[in-house]
Amino acid sequence: MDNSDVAAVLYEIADLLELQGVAFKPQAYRRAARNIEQLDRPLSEVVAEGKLDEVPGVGEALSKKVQELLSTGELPYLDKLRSEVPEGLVRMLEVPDVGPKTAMLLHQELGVSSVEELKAAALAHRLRGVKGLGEKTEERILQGIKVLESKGGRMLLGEALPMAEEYVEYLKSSQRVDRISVAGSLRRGRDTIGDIDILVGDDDPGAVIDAFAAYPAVEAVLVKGPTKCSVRLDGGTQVDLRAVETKSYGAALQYFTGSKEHNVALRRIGVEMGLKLNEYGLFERDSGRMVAGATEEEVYSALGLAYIPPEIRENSGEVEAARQGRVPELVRLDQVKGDLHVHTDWSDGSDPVGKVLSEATRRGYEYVAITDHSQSLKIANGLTPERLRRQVDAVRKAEDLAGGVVALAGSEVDILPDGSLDMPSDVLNDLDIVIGSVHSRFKMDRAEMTKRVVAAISSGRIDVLGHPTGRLIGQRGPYELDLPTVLGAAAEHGVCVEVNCFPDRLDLRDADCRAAGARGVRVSLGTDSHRVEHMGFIRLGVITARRGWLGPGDVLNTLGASELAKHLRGRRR
DNA sequence: GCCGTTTTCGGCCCGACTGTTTTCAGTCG
Repeated sequence: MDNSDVAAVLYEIADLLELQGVAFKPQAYRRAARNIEQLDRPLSEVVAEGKLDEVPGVGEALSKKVQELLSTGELPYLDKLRSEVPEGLVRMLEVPDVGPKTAMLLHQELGVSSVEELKAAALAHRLRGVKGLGEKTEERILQGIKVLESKGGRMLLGEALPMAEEYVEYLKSSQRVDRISVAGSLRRGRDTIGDIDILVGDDDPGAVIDAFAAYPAVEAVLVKGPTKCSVRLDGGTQVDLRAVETKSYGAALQYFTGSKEHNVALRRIGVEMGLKLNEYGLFERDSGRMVAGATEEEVYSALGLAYIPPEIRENSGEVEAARQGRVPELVRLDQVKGDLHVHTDWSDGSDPVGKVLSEATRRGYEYVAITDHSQSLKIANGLTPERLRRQVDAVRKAEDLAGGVVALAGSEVDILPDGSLDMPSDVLNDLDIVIGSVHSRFKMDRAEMTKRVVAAISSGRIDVLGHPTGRLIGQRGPYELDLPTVLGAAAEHGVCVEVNCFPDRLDLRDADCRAAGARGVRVSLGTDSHRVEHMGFIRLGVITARRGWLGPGDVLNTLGASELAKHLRGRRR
């Protein structure tokens, strides 16, 4: 039972308590769950050191429950709650406009206890007979269930980001507007996004709100008032717009960027200082005088905090850091000097080497690594040793023609099930960079898989461990791997771990980046491009690294071409 | 259930919008 399993149990308890109408406890359970989720080491380790109650939000009662859960894998308290609340009711909370009160009411009045039964009841017009509910609520709930069924789940950061930027561009070009920004989890750069939030700062926002609702891709307007509008786009994505006066823009941007937990922490600080923080500004509680609000910087400063970049606003230590002026410098896109993982038409990519080099030049890169697959990945037309030798020559020639950009001849070599590499050592030694990746036998048990990966790291033949956990967001979880052990080996052998920038990978993920940074393991940003358009994914990797608190010094490809060459050559001896 | 530079008890962030109401509860972010 790992940290996320424990957190899942606590989240479920929170939902069940909420359905029962219990006040405050749900928040307490969720807070503890979140903090456990974000720990950078296994809970069992924390327990062994007797430091469980040092986790914020975990007190006496929760500490006992968590320990019981860890040692027995069971929790009678959860079983008791489950027996009191029908299973499907928790799922019903996912339906828009159905909260704990409504779910319980429907259960008691109509005997509804699942989303399916709720849908049937709504179709039979039985909801409108319940006291407090009417025709419109019934219709909204039905619509909500349909959206839930069709869309199911969250959107990738890499999908949501361009969608939101296009919306913002449309608003900017169709209406005069003082300030506008994406907010919410999208601005924080989470790897998946529930819905898109846009904030407008303008003293007369009526026209912008009308334009927002009139966006061509809008399928339905869900809510529309003088300061707020929500729409659903074709395809089911919900987009929320909020408008505030320009003088409140900074406070509102802070507020709507979140996270919720980060905001609560900030308000607590405000309360201690006799201040009130809301989306309109920071105010003296007694006099009501506005202290800050036009910019985010101003708000943080007035709370006695250093500015906190959006990506790390998760209430996982950043507020304390800001209080002590220890907010880390985070890596920026403009510091990345090249892409270290690109495929070409030699294996399963679709563009030739020359086109990749042109794109690298266009992006202002100093270098780009050509890293095609090795032969065991037959489905991807992986390269045999002979073909790889020929490709190296081709890459050198293309570099001569490219006029300036350095082409690193490399390989994404398979780490075979026994931990050996899918390419002879003498061939690897002639390359400029080697990424080792697992592409087969994902279902090994934890000990085996860890041994396999550590063997590759310890071989001295790879520079980078590619997409280290193998997850595909929304499709496949990470393979069983003892990441702390792997990071330990990487630190020992000077091997970098990749942040694969492909939208459905983002692997390492944010929290693992932080763990890597804490152990002094450098990360390597690679887009895993299979066509040159994919090279734009690099920014997703930068965002992920930032969410992992990584600075320029933690990222291999902030090195200039000559420093990088020196680093890599040093490993070749 | 947690937590403490007003508190070891009594708080727990705050506001917009909607629907079904005759003044507000529920949901959402």
